[in-house]
Amino acid sequence: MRLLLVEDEARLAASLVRGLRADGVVVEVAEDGPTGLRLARELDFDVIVLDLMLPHMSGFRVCQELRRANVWTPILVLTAKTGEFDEIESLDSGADDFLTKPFSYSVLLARLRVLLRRDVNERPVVLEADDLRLDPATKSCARAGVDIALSAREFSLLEYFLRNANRVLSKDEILDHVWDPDFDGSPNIVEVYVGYLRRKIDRPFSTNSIVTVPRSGYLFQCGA
Amino acid sequence: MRLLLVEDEARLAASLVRGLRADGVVVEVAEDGPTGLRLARELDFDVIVLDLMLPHMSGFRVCQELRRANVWTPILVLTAKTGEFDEIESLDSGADDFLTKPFSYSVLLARLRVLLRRDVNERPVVLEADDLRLDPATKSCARAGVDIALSAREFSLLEYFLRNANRVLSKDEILDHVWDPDFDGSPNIVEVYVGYLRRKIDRPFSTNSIVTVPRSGYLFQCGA
DNA sequence: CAGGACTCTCAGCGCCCTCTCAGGGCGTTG
DNA sequence: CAACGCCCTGAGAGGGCGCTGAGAGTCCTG
Repeated sequence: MRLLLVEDEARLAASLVRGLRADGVVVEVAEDGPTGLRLARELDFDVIVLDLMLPHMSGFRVCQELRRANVWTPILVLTAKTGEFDEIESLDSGADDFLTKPFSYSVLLARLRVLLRRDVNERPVVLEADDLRLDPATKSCARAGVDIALSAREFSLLEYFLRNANRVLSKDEILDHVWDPDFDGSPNIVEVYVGYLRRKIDRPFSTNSIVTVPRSGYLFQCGA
Repeated sequence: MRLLLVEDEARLAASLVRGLRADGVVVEVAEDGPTGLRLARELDFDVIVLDLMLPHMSGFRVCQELRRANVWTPILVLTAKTGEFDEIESLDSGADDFLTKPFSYSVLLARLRVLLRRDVNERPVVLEADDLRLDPATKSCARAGVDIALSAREFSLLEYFLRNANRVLSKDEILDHVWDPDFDGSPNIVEVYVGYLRRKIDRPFSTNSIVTVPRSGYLFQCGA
């Protein structure tokens, strides 16, 4: 773990560095605001510990400047003041947490653990098949970079195809998964909607993703 | 924003609920550990405020059980004790932050803002989407530098949209997060307020941030 | 007490989505 | 070759769904 400590009090800094290094943390120290800002922008840290009272430039400023420069490294602010005003202001200026001096080393460590625990949820569950993209989160669809407007039913159907690509799906199967369970119309509706889809995602691009398998159903093919 | 408050002291709970609701937060209250645990597991909250001293089950246990059950909602622990031991133990048992009683309401709010910002991919304090800016701390809103006056409800709704940008939100989902839990009107209210927002943040600027996704809900889109 | 801001309800309207239906093409089967 | 089954598609009905204006109720403020 790489940590940047921005702290001008030599004694405190030295003792923190000793403790952190003993715990296997890679520590860099900056002794004033501008230096801290520069290091934070130029190097890649996992977390920043920032004192509020600094020579030349306050911790507030450093914090704000960093966020403004689009640096989102977690910041833990240290403050000797006890007023809640500072507290609120640090948090609102972009800090992730703060600690009031004096504090114990173990508390600092526990806080750092929390800050580092954020495993940012990877999300993009985008369905892709060749040049076709389907995003369930935004209900959007595009082929070869061209946006395609789909109705709700069309989207559900295409989503089902993509999730079962390269597999023959019978009309009844499709009916079960894409239409309401209590739908009692004829399977012809599937043919109708397959037709709609082909007109939107195949014909304009001269592709042939949705293949009819006579007497069996349909097949969405990709990755050929 | 949906918040779960687990607190058995009625006076404190009531005053927090009043304050939070006035700020547009949707609050549910649990008065003991097991109830809190159950609600937290069954419902979808944005943040949990948890007292340590609780009937039937301590805050520690609640916290641990939740994390064990794979519920990662941010948790802010309230504690009356002053020893740092509790502090470390809460943080290590899965809490994201803690606050020692007595505390001021504004500090609580600031901490909550931090937790929420963290939850949704490390967001700055001010919510931004293209040229739209929303500041939860001051309840102010501006597009392209022009200030826009929003009512409390409109603000909550827009804030929810911004925190879930580029994702389709169903009307029920919106109802759950922006309106009180005991609201039992029809989802039409969402359409009405979306209409209000569009008149204020889209029409005057010829933009189209809030998109209707028929039969699915609404989508706030930005950064396209 | 009047006026205004805000929240919510309700009903009307219009669009487009969904689904039905029937006719035609095509391959298969007798 | 005729008959049949299977698939495709255009036309069109109906209704669900979303949007909006009007207005009632409430609270706050001057």
